Amino acid sequence: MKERGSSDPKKRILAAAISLFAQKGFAAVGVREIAAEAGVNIAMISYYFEGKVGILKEIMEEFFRRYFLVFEGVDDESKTPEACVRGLIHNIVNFVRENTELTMVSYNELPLDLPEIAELKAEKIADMIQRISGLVLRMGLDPKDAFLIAVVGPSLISTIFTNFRLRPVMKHVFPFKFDDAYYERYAETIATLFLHGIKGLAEERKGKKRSTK
Amino acid sequence: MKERGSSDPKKRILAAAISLFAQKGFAAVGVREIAAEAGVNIAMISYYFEGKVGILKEIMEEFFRRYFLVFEGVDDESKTPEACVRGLIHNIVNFVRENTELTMVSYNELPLDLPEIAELKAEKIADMIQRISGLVLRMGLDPKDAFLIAVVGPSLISTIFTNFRLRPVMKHVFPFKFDDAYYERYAETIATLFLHGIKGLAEERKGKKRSTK
DNA sequence: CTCCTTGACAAACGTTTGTTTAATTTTTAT
DNA sequence: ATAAAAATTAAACAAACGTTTGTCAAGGAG
Repeated sequence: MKERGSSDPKKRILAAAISLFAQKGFAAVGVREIAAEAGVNIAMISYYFEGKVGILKEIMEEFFRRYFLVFEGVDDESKTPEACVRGLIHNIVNFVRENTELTMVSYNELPLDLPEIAELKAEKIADMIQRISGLVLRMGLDPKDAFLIAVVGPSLISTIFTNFRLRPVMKHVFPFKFDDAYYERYAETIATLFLHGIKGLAEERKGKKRSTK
Repeated sequence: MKERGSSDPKKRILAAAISLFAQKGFAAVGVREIAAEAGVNIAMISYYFEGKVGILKEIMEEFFRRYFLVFEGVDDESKTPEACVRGLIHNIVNFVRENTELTMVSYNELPLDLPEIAELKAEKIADMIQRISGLVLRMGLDPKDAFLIAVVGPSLISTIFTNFRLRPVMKHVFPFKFDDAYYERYAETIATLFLHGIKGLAEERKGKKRSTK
């Protein structure tokens, strides 16, 4: 059908699957549809990926591989923690912007309990939390306080991801132009939102500690 | 199979479908599975709902019907806007807690572009934004500033909903007991997070306005 | 040349999909 | 009591599902 760019059939299947899964969801897409979109014979899917879920598995692995790079060296101690958080948020927004479909597939199918990927997910997420614990400490929160980490972290991530996830719906509600300026302002806005929010939580924590002494 | 509580077959189908859709997603659940779970003949689904998507449609309508009640009288001018926001957040958390599966189905299938429900969603969301615009104004933001509304609102909602949505994954990462105390602390925490965040955005806005004068 | 692996294909596999049909029971109204 | 309406059933429908089969062409190694 579309005959996606690369001549490597495996890459073409992957690209087609990412696009279709992002649009309709994993379960709603058939292997025939993927094969047609990739301009490839159906049998090639089982040949290269050992079945349909094999594609999803590779997609999620690729997602985490790229996603982890965003957190690389994010806790730069030569900068203020506020600047680090702002930089991190910009990086995440840009990452999702440049890998929208890949991110949407991975994020949408996260809750899906395919035993073949269930283990992968928890491991990767735990890993990710570890990476930002240093920055969390410098922001005035206790990195040992799993509760706050479990609230603020997913809140930030879900905020950004959902902004892309609900794009089709939001386009009918808000008349924005989603250009460079939009994403710049968007990143700045949620950075302000969360920086002030985290500061508020840190202050509350200090207040509690003092009062229990 | 399970023969859900009610004797009304339509209600039993609805209950079974909500449970199954919440677990596996709309596309991954077959009508036979729903019928079996509801203890009902397959043909009853087309008879009562005119097909599988008819069930989803009724589910989403029921969700919005209940969800709107949460925003009823939320902008109580006898209370401070901060107290209103805190109350609203508590109400939303409690609502999702008491309607978890219904909410998860509606939220998960939101991006899905079934033309039969596409119109419904945008309308309902626009309606919802209208309802909180008064409160937004009292919090120091400009309700005409669609951008901030479009950022803060969905951020708060996605934060809460995602907390429930990723529960299966998070259970493998964080060892919490999700009891009354957890939800109480959770609501208080994100209330603090967003109240300070919104205050930060409001201050920034004031600063900008002053500087452009 | 022969041998063997790899890549690609059409075709068919047995299941399962959502929906419909026609017959039958149950309920309601007259 | 009888007729009409509503509820429920088993069975069948074509279509689509994910996977596998057997075959054939191409290419490198010995």
